[in-house]
Amino acid sequence: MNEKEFLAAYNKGNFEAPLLTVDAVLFTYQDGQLKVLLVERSNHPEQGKWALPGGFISESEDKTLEDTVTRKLKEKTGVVPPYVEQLATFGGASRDQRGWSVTICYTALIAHQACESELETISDVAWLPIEKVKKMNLAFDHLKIINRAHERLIQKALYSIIPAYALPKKFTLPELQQVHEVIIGKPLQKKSFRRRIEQADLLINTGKKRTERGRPAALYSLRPGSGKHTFVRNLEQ
Amino acid sequence: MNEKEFLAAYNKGNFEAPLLTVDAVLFTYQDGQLKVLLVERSNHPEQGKWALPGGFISESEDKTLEDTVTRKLKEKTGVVPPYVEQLATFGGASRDQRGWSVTICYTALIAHQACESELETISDVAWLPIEKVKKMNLAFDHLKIINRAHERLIQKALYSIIPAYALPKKFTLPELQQVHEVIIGKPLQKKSFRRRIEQADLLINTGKKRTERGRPAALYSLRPGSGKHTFVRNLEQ
DNA sequence: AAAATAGTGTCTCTCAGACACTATTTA
DNA sequence: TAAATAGTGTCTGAGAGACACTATTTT
Repeated sequence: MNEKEFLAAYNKGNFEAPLLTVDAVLFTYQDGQLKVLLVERSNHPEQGKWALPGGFISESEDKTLEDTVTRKLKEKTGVVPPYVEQLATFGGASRDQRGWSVTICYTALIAHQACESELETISDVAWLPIEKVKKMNLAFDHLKIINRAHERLIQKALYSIIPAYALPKKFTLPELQQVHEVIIGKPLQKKSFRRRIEQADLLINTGKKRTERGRPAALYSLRPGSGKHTFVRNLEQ
Repeated sequence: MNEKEFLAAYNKGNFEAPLLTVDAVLFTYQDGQLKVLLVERSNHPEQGKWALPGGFISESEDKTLEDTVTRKLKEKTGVVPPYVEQLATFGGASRDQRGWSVTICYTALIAHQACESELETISDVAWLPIEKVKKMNLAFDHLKIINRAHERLIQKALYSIIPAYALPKKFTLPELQQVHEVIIGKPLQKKSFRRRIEQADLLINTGKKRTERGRPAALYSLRPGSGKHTFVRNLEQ
């Protein structure tokens, strides 16, 4: 049999295969808290429990795995998050009652303002503070996945400005420091924080300022395109 | 319909699903080179091309994804590598001619001595130097996967002693430094290398020495169980 | 003694931590 | 002017880079 004949005779459906889904841990920063987007399951199994947004790959709509995540997140938030990165894949015989299952998980960040209007119209979707989520009884192994995503986000907050994607396009350095502090769970030295950002040249000073109370703060944005988000050295853990 | 009825009626096979495999990039250090284990494909598609070791999840034999990787690697090398870590999952509509496909990839390290006898008896398996592999025409997107694994291994060599798993249980510091240098692709300062290992307290001096030429070198082993493999600061890139 | 290899002493430099200080706004 | 917040100056200490030095083995 040559390759052409082989492919003509091949049928994927002939083989048993684990249940395969794609899920996302979408973070944002709101009201001084790190929040996660959760969806209340409307179907069996685990009906009524809160779960990560996600679903099945659509062989017709999706060309890549990223297409699946962004399609699913757009369904729930109305927009595609500016930062999406693969976290890990979780699989096993017992994580879903339907049998052997695998979920390819992504971490994503977005400014809550970017999807506020959409969220208000969907009743089974909510931003929940991560501290509260950690005490909840979520569907499947989704709490474990969220914990892994949080651990990795903490690491990123220690060596990169990736957390800036949880804020609107323009933000102040004190705001960004707050996001880092909330993610890491402890205060940071203002001077160290600003020094590394200045030296790494990762942000653009837009020249504008924002005044709320006290001295106005300069508004910055991420340097576009460069793809560089990391500092040469970690902050202490 | 309640959950019990739902599960009784549920049949995974009713849904289209991408082809799902698990593959591994298994590295070792041999003859001053970083090498990768490759397998010559005996079946369509991509028959005759070299590919990563891997295969399908067995719902009966495997309880976890790690079970699948280690089972597949044991088939090829006769042993289970001491270091196995998930790398990333690659998927898409066009990476396999059979249709939408997904592969969950792992990085693993092993001492070549640990699997030497087995390898000689299997003709379609070989350790190939990574520099040579990077110029080969491998099956599917396996070259891209190997490149990603190598990039990540370089990072690990800069901030951890994970590369020690590519050596036998006991090794000398000059040997370990050579492995790091080969992975990173540039020489390291002997003093810096030794100082960080001493300060991080990641190795145990076995008290034994190995003499080949010149002054005998102390033999070290990885501190067992601790799970800690990282330094507080990166080496320069 | 010479060659070969293992291992150390020590100076410099960069960058994070700490914390007091100055600057600019509103009330 | 006081309160509030933004932003800076500067000292200390940890640890990497560089490189010359010493130590221990075989031939």
